[in-house]
Amino acid sequence: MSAITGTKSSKPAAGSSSELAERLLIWYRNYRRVLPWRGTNDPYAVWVSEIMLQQTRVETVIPYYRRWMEQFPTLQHLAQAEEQQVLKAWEGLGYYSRARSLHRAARLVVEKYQGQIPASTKELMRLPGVGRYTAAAVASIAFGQDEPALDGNLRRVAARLFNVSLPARSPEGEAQILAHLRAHLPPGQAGNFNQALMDLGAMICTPRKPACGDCPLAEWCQSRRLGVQEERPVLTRRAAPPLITVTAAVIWRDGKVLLTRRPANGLLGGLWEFPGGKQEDGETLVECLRREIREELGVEIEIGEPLGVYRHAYTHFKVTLHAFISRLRHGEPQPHQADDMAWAALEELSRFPMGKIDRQIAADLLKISRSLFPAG
DNA sequence: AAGACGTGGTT
DNA sequence: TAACCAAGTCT
Repeated sequence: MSAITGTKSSKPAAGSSSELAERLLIWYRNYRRVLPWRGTNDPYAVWVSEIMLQQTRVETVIPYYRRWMEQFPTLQHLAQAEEQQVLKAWEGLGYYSRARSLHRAARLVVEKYQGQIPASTKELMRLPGVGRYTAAAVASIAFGQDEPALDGNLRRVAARLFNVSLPARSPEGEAQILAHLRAHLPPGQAGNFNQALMDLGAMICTPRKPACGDCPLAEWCQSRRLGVQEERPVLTRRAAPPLITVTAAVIWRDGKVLLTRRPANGLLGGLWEFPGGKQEDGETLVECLRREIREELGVEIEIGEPLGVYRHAYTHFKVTLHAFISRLRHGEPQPHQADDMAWAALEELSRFPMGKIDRQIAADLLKISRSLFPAG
């Protein structure tokens, strides 16, 4: 068969590792990336790294991972931490439900599993924030279980290697890819196999212009043989994100500013922000802000100088935020539509976990205050 | 099942 | 620039 097609057989003998897998593991021994979470099998460390790495670049994760393991070196440390502390450590990483879930899961493992992280994918998947990929990664890397992981890298590499023409993110495409991976999984080496494919995807089999000339698996690659490697994986397009306009108020009183805490679930859940909200049709910015503050806090405000205009792109929409310096006119604010509320001095702002835009507003306030009062 | 859910880098 | 994407999960 290989003589006819020009590629090697993709079918390994049952129960043994394929030639492809052996070649991949040799490449991995020689070229694997040195990363802070490698070189340990500590299930907690592996777990933390896998959660942080979800939809997030390795270079972004590294400093967060180091700080995290310093601050929460064990499962017990994490379980005992306050949620605000956990969110603060996560600030800037995005997808904040990951931090909240990890924290909840740590408490659950301490209370219900005697502090022992489960080893099977089935049990791992019961933990909040642990899905199919993470369960397979932890089970294979930390516990040596024969589980194929399927992430963005593996999806792309496998779609090319086995020339999968179904949409790679569809249930059918993923099932096909997983079947191929499972067929090549070297028994007892799944952790290395999974990580090798991730490294290959990151360094060789990249999204654009894959370096096929340097690929240890080139002779097995079916899409390369057909010259369609750049058309794999088959992707589906997404709709353009809507644009929304929002306002926010920096409400001053006695040298402090008012912060509210976002509801636990949803966008930026549990993070603090300067109160405000989305502009509705036919509404001016000032009308919008007055209404939002009335609804959220039950008070009337006097809107002063604009502080700045902030633009930010989230995954599924883009926002332009107009921030205004404001003061209270009537009433004492209550967190009607927020989980909590706090008056914070400028020096305290850094303690509150915030998303990107609100952190930028806070930074601008500090900057302005320092220029007005250089002595402090 | 399709859309919500952050941020930063690249093209 | 706008679009795409990077070690996914949840509803």
